[in-house]
Amino acid sequence: MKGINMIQLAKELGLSVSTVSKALGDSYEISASTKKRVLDLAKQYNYKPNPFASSLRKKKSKQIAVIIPDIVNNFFALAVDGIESVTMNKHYDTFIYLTHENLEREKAVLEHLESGLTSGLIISVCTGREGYGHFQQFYENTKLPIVFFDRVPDLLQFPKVISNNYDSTFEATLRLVKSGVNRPVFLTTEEPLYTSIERRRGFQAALTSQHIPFTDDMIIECSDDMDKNYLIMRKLLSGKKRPDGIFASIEKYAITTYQVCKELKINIPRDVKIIGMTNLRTAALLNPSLSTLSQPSFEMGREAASLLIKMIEKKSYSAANDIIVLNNELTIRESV
Amino acid sequence: MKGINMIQLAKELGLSVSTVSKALGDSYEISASTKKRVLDLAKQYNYKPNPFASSLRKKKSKQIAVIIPDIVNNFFALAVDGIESVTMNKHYDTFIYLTHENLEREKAVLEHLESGLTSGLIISVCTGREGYGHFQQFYENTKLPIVFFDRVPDLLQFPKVISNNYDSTFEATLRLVKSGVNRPVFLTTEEPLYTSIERRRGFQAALTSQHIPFTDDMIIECSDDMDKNYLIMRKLLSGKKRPDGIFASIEKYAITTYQVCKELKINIPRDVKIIGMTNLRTAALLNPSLSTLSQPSFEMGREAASLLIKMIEKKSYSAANDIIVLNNELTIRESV
DNA sequence: CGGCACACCTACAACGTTTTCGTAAAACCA
DNA sequence: TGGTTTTACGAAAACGTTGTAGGTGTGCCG
Repeated sequence: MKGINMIQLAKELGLSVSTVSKALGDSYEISASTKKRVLDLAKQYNYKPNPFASSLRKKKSKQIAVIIPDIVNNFFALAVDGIESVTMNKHYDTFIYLTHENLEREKAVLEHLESGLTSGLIISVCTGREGYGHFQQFYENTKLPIVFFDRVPDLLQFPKVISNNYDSTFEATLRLVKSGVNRPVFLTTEEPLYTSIERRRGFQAALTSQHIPFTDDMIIECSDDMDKNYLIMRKLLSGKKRPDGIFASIEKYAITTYQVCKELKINIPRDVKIIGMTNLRTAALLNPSLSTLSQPSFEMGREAASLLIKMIEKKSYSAANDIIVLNNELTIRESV
Repeated sequence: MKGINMIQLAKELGLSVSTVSKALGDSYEISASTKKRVLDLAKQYNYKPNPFASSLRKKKSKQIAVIIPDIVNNFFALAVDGIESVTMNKHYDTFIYLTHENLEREKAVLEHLESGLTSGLIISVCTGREGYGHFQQFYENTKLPIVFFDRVPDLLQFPKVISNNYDSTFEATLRLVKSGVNRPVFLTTEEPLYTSIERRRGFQAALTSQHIPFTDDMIIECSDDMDKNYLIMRKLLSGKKRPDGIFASIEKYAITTYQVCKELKINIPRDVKIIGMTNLRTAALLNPSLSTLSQPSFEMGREAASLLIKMIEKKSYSAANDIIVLNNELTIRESV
């Protein structure tokens, strides 16, 4: 932190500090000629206003926080890409925090942000059985705008950006059944997320619509630990009552499934048909190519960020009950 | 930004603001009993120090910036993961900026950060013909510590974290040749990056060591635009003097290659053998499984962040000439 | 010519910390 | 006991902005 400040600029220009401040802020109180003088000198000295002084005085910052479970996941990476595309445009700075599905970490980040470091939050929650009290607590304490996306809590007071999980999972499941699947399973997270519950409902409804009886053992709870998942999948696919269709509601579950099938020499799609919820660019190149239900990740990030900034900038704008729903895209490839 | 501040705490405790500040800072000037009183009340009121006031006064912040070309790329996503793992640990906040291989954007970010918003930068440069004057300029103006990783400029004054590009590319190319390749090509970026040049040197040296004459047309310059790349690859693989070996020095080039081979019904590895530099988790599941030269991305991120924080915190610590080199890993699969 | 609006600019007090310097009382020492 | 050191605290000045309240001079109008 070197550089020149307003005081020095003012001195050199023979003006007061407030005049310089207003000139830089393009205030109507300042004459065009003075503005030009100020701007010119500021440029000449490569003057940059101190963001800390500014935020302190104005009691707000142009900074937002993004809290997500994982960045090594095409969905979240694309979402961050979308978020950054709008924050960049609106001249906001973007903090990133990764929770790695660790509730304690999520709470710690929230606690940290109670300092008022940022003017708003974009969150995709991590799995965890404890409910969402910490979000409400945070909001109580700070009144800062929050937008949830994809993995959203079932709290009415916050706006959300999601995709049509129910409908698209219904459609995907239907497709599995119509292609001959009788004993499908649904791979989901250990802890119930609102998102996964919607998908699960879609799965279940599709079965019912096709008169396939739904049983609880069709729901397979996977973990965040790839090794554990491996064992779970291996057990599932080694069993005698092996499923003949799999809907993987999380990107990495689909990958593990492929690995296990390859090892156990289970033929896809003959022995088992698979659809994965993923945004992997390599889905079409897998062996066999993976049918996907992909989310409009980039757009979801973009929508979330746009909404958040709207909330930050228009005090009046109450987006409390806003729920933006975007459409997933089903792409059937060789795996079905 | 609501919450309580030091002044109110001090008032309630019947102490001065400075005493409270020192107590919270665990200063030796304050008695144990007073410290306890202060800490207790601070906790009770959920007091959080205002980071802007603090940064303003101290003239430094616990914030760093990460500037990378792309986040939808397993390498960079993993690197960010590694970076975040250490910034989290050291209680730093991490800004993220994506340049999308756009030099203007890179310059704009740097210019923006001249405000002193962050205490240090971690950068992987974007391609561009203009050289690295903007980094030097930034450093001149701010004197802020910068660590480059992976895509590093050839500027001596900055520390870098890279992987053994020369050696590992040498090894990979050797492997291609030993498995029967006679006319290999090397897919690289349009603009010469230090990193790609190293890889290219390794490629060339390996050929020479095997008495295969190197010709300029073995170097294929790809773009950041996937559509353009597609055309380039299509042309390359449709030609009569089609290469029988490909080393893709960027993740997405390998993917495009697979797509084109699939379309042109070119058999991998019979017609053409491929090794890609990538950290894709799905490499083993591609059809056929892709041989990879993968970088220790997470570790590179971790090393870069550790080094940066060391530079920030120890004023004396001059890491100017530090170059940390980590090892890439060659994994041969069906594509060779 | 008095009154008033208006354009333009300045002084100064915030914003919430940290840090330097000062000092009263307690503790120590010869 | 008188002096010095140590301990524990406080007053006040930063840090660099922004916004409010005020002030001055000019032009305009009746």
